[in-house]
Amino acid sequence: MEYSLFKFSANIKTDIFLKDPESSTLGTSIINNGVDLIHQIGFEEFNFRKLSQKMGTTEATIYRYFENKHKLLLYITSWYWCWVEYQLVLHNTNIIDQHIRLKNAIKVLTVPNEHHYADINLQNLFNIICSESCKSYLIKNVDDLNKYGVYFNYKKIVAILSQIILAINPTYPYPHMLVTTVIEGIHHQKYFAEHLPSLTDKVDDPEYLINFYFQLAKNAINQH
Amino acid sequence: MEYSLFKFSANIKTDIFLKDPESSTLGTSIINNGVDLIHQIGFEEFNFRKLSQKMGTTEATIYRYFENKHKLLLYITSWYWCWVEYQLVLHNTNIIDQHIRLKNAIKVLTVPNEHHYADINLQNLFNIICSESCKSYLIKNVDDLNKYGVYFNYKKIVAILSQIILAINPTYPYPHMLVTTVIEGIHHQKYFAEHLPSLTDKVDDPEYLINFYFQLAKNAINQH
DNA sequence: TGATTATAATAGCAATACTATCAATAAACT
DNA sequence: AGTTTATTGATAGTATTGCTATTATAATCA
Repeated sequence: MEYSLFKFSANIKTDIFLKDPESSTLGTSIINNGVDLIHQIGFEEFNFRKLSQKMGTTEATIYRYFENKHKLLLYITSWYWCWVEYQLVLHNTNIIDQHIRLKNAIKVLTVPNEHHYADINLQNLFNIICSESCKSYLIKNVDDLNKYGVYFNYKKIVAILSQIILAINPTYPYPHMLVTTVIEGIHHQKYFAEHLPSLTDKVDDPEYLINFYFQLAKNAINQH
Repeated sequence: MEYSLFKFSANIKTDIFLKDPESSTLGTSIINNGVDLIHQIGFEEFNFRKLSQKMGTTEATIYRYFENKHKLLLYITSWYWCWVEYQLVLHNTNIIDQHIRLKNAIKVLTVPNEHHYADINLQNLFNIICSESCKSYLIKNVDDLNKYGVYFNYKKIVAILSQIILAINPTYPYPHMLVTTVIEGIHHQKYFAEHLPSLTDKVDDPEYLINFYFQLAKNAINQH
C-alpha cells in the first residue's frame, strides 16, 4: 500500500456523481459550500436552489454534477470515510499494539484533529456526519443504491476496524456489529450532548467519549 | 403505580398533535394507516395526500390532526415508547434480579412479541422505528421541539433503563450513554441485517441480538 | 480560426406542503 | 323538536420544491 502523506484524493464510486466534483473548481466549490450550507440549515431545508444562490451560480449547473441532493449527501459522507481511511493510515502506521491501534481508530472517529482539509471545513463536516449521515442509507431505495456500491467507503472503514478487532481476538464472533455500534454510537452521543443531554452523560474529560467506547469494545472483545 | 393489564392509553404530549387521534375513529385510522403506509413507501415518499387517498378521506382532514408529516412521525414514535413502557412493566413486575430485568428490557426493545396491538401493526411499527425514528430528532428544529417536551416518552424509557443499570452498579458513570448506545444499536443492526449485511454479523440464533447487547451492557456495567 | 465544452441565464412544469372556504352532516345540549 | 356546535368532505388556491429544457456566452482546444 502506497499513501502520500501530504495529499489524498477521494476514491469515490462514480455512480454517486454525474460529473466528478474534483475535476473543476466549481465542483469542489459545490462540495465546500454544500458542507457549510447543510451544516447551517440542515439537510431537510437544504436544496440546490439555495446552494446555487450561496455560490452565485445556478441550479442547473449543480444538477450537472449531482442528480439530486441525496447524491450530494452520499458524496459528502463518502468523502468523510475516505478522509477517515487516510487518517487511520496516518495514525496507525508502525503501531504494532492492536489495542493502541483500536484506540487510535476510535480517536480518529471521535473528533477531527484539524479544522480544514482541502478547503473543506472539517468541523462542519463532522457535524453533518453526526446528524445527517444515517440519512444516506435510511431510505427506501437503499438496496438499489447498495447494488451500485455507493456505500463502499463506509463498508471499508468497518472492515478495517473489524480487522483490528480480530487481530486482538481472532475468535470474536461479532466484529462488524461491534464496530458499527461504536461508530453510530459516537455520532449519536455527540448529537445528544449538544441537543438532548438527558440521553447521554456529559463529562468534563474531553476524552470521555473515546474512553467510553474503547472500554466498551475492549471488554466485549476480550470477554469472549 | 397503577397499570391495567388489558389496556393502555398512550400518554403523549399534546404539543405533538392538533387534535388527539385517540379521540376519534378517524384519528386512530390516521395512525394505523400512517404506520402501514410509511412502512410501505418510506418516510421521504410518504405524504398526507397519499395517506388521505389510502384512507378515502381528504388532505385537509388529516391536517386537522397533525401540523405536518413530521409531527405524525413524532406521534408514532412516541406511541411506540409508550408501548415499550407498558411492556417493561408487564415483563419486569415482580422480577427482583436486576440482570434479568435488564435482559428482559433489551428483549422488549429488540422484537415485538405480538403482531397487532389496538389495530396497530406492531411489525410494521417496529420496522419504522428501526429505519425512521431517528429522523424524529435529527432535524434542525430539534431544540425547539425538545423545549415543548416532544421527546418525553423516549427520555422516559432511557431513564427507566438507566435506573436498572444503576441498580446493578450504583457507581457506573455512563448509564444514559450505555442505554442509548444499546437502543440505537439494536435499531441499526436490525436495519443492517436486512439491507447492508456487511455492516453487521448475522447469526442463526434468533436471540443473538439480545445476547450481544446484554453481554455488552453487562460487561460495561460490571467492569467499572 | 473553428469546433468543442462548460457554465450562465432564463423559463417552465409537475408535485409537494400547506391554507382557506364553505357546505353537509352528525352530535350535543336546551 | 329545534338550535347550536363540532366534525368531516369537497373544492380551490398559493408558495415552494425538484427537476428539465433552451439558448446564449465564455473558455478551451485542435
